[in-house]
Amino acid sequence: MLRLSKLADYGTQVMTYMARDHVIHSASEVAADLCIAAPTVSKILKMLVRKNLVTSMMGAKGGYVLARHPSGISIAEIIDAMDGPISITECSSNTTCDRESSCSTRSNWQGINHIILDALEKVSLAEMIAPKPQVVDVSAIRSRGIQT
Amino acid sequence: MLRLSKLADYGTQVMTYMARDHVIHSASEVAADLCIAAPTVSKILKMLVRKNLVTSMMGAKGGYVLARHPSGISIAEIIDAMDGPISITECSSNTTCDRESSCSTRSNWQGINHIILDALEKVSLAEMIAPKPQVVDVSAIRSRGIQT
DNA sequence: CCAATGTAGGACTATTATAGTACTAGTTAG
DNA sequence: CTAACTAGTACTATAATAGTCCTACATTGG
Repeated sequence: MLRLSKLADYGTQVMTYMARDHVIHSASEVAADLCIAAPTVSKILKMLVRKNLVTSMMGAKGGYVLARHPSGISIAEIIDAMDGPISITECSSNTTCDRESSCSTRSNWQGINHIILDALEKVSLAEMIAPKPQVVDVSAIRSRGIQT
Repeated sequence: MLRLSKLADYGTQVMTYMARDHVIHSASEVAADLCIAAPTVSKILKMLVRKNLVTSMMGAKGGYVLARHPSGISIAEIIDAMDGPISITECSSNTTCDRESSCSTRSNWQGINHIILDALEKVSLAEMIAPKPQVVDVSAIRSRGIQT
């Protein structure tokens, strides 16, 4: 469905939550405020740490903080942290049947994929918190179009 | 993973296959040429018929033909036919927990979703068949950017 | 130094979505 | 009338994903 995984959705929620104030938050605190199961939040935060989007403080009074400023973190990074590299098609070259059919379309898919990735990279966390966002100027893109 | 479903992938393959020549094709013929299981192709074609992307001819010597010119069919339509409406997030309003967290980000998601949908709508089947595609001018979009 | 609190990391399970299959009915050409 | 094909629906199996649990480790505070 060209849909984001739930984990990625949660991930952005967690990140936007943390972007609001640069205070340290425990996993359970985030879970309670966001109404997501605590272990799940914990898991998500661990994944985010691994990708250096969030820094962790161990021990009592420990918790998580955003590793960078919200303006320096893109949605694409978050999704990537949760779901791995963003790619619409598999194109895993297990083409047992290398007829002319599929391969000619692959490059087009890649182009489309690129656009999407580009859009995701341009949106930062900081823009995500903004209540009424200027964030995406769709019409500008639309007017230019894709076909030549 | 923000990935296209396999069915949608097959769907575009089938459509591009049919876009090559405006001849009538039986489901089994398409299946054989594309190396996709015959019943699956059959299923896909039926879905495409339902969305008026393909016309079917019943009876002996029957088969399927593209309903419109390839230039008038967008990738978005095909994906929509296979997977239903394209939407990144669920946002299905089952927000048992309507904290300030999630809802402020929804509008941004919708913006992003719009860009993706737009990109998909701009690519036609005709462009998909073109061997070395001019199809997407990514750089043009990139130079304009998304943030204000 | 010890206990409490919280993260790190992995393995595991259950649920859901999806792909793919099979079968029956209906339609048209010859 | 019969053969060849699509229409439609219901079913099954597989894989991806969400979510849980458990053990080990680090830090703060008494």
